[in-house]
Amino acid sequence: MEKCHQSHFRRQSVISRKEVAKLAGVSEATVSRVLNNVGPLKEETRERVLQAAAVVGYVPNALAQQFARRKSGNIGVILPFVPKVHLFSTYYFSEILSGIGETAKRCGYDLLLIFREPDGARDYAKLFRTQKIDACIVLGSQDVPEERAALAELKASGYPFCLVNQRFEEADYAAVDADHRNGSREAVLHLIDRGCRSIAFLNGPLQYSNSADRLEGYKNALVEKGIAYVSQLVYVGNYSRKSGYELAEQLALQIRSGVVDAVFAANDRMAIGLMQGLRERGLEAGKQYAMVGYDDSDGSRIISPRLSTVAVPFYEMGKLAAAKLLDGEQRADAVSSLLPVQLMVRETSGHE
Amino acid sequence: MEKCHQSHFRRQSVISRKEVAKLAGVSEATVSRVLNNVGPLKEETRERVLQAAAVVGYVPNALAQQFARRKSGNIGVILPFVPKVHLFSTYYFSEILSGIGETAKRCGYDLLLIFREPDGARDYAKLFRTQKIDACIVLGSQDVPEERAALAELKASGYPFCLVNQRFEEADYAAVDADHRNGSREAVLHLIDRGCRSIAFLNGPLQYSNSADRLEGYKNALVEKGIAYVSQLVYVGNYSRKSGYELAEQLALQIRSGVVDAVFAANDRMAIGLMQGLRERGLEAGKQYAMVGYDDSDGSRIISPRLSTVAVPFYEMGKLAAAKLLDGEQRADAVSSLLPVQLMVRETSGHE
DNA sequence: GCATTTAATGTACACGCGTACATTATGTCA
DNA sequence: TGACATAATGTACGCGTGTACATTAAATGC
Repeated sequence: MEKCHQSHFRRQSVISRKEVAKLAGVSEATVSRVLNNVGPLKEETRERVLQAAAVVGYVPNALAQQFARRKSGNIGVILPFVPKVHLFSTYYFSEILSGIGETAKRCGYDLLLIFREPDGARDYAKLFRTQKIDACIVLGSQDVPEERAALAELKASGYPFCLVNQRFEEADYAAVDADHRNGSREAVLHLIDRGCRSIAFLNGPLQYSNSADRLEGYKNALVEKGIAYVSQLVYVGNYSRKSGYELAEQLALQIRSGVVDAVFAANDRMAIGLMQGLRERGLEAGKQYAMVGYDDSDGSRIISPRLSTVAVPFYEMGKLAAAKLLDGEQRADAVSSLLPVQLMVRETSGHE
Repeated sequence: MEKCHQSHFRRQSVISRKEVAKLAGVSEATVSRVLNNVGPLKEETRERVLQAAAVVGYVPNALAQQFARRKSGNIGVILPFVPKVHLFSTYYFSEILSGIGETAKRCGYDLLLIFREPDGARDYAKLFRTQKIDACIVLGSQDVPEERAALAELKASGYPFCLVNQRFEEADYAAVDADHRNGSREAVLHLIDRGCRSIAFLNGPLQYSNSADRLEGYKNALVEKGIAYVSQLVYVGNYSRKSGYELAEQLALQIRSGVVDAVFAANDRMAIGLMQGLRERGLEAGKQYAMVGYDDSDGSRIISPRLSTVAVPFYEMGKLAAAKLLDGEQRADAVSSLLPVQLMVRETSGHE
């Protein structure tokens, strides 16, 4: 992994506020005041300066501004580096990113993309110490020791950050999450309403608070309907399609023997993989068993039969996460937010 | 759309190289030299400085560095702002982004994400004039007047930039593209090999050079095999699933009447939409007609029957685009690159 | 009309780093 | 040992902005 030359971009001869000041016949400070709209200003002066700026084509140097203000104007977005590995729904990230971008732009901030190192080195705090970012949003966070340490350091140093789709129980980090507990509950209630009585649950790894929430919702729904929770009916995949596919053999037996009549999967990818595996064994979702996924991904609408699933407002989550960091003071109620999700009933759990 | 307060992040009292210099008993310049590894240095001094830096916990201020170097160290990535509108494959973007990120990190650059304004205002050059970015990569570019103007300005001002997946014929902009001409040709040749003789082509809008390339490849394949090109067999969607779906009615008639026995679609999304529409009319891909898509998206493997398609090395394209800008001098052969694509034969065009 | 406030602008400097140039230490060769 | 090249370090300043403080112009009150 060779490093490459760093500095082959030419240094342009920019025009600074000095030129503007000279042309407008005022001091540099006045130019600065006009452009930043600060202090009392004579209207005539303002116009003269603005016109002069337009004439010479002045554009403030963002680097100098950042330096002088001791603020980068950047909000860091930390995300997992997973090329070729479709562990996460890419839909998920692009929606969240768009949401963040929307708020950031409104508040005059830029987005600095930071890919998390694969090897667990996550010195998020350094990004703040170097002043590269003023705040940050952490996507795809997991409850693992390195992550906990990194976040604890951020918190301890008072750096503003916000988690999306992950919470840490004992730590009151700012976070934006969707109500997966209720989403899962509703999904399972829906299956029960459809007449299913032994519902398997294909969950993801528990280092995602997401997964734990879903498990809880699953249990709650069962209890609510007086159905016993059976831990043998809970399977764990890794949110990939493959991990769903690989569980097909096992589940096919359960379905055939009548031990299982429905599956609730913690995301669409696993649901789809499982459906494909079961189909290869002659079992069709919506016929021999019912299925509900999670995320309302593109795939859920593409696949046949169309997958019932739970829609998550990713875009809004991104918007809200950024707003938490950028929009004024953080109110108490805004530390942690839970956005509603929506059950989408389609063919895999529809009426027979 | 209310603006929000800008500056509620506290100003930290950082420690600068001054403290390091004092502790190490050297001048600030020497500290700087050690950290930048420039000029002749006594080994003992270097160690003393590094140790002092470690003791006081010194971290260079990136904003000051950028200002002094007149370089932001950022590479801008411009992409379309399309929340909720799945016009582009999100897979496409996340792969390219990962690729860019990989190279950028290797070269010590950060990624500044810039969403293109929906309303056509695209002052890319301003990003350079303000020094926010040192180079940029343009994704999802289209051949429309505002875009041409924006790119021409970049070129005229000598700002380094690179297009991905789009070329402008008369302008020799740096670009990384996949060989869609050949990809399309091979897809169509494959269909012909499978016995198809009247192959419809569902293309995208021609303001993407992509689309034009594919059309050319389509034509070439036909000519090569002595099949007449019939312009009535070319349809135009907008790369969305919906646009494919909506063409189903029309194509169902053509297929039933024997005017069409295969469809080549310019991307998977349209192919999938079309397949779904045709299925609703009793026509199955791989049976009554053959189908080949483009992109090798997740959906192509999810859908049933599995969609034959053309795989595009998005990740590598991102890597290469960044390398063109960051890796040393741009060689002549590197102005425009064409990466190979690969036909993936699956069920929609397999043997009967 | 003068004292006093307030508006408007100018002056001066800090921000933290990179680096050109000056200076001093350390050789090297005759 | 002296002349000289080179290594190692120090000094001084620029980068372009924001802004505290000083200064001057205008407005207000009596």
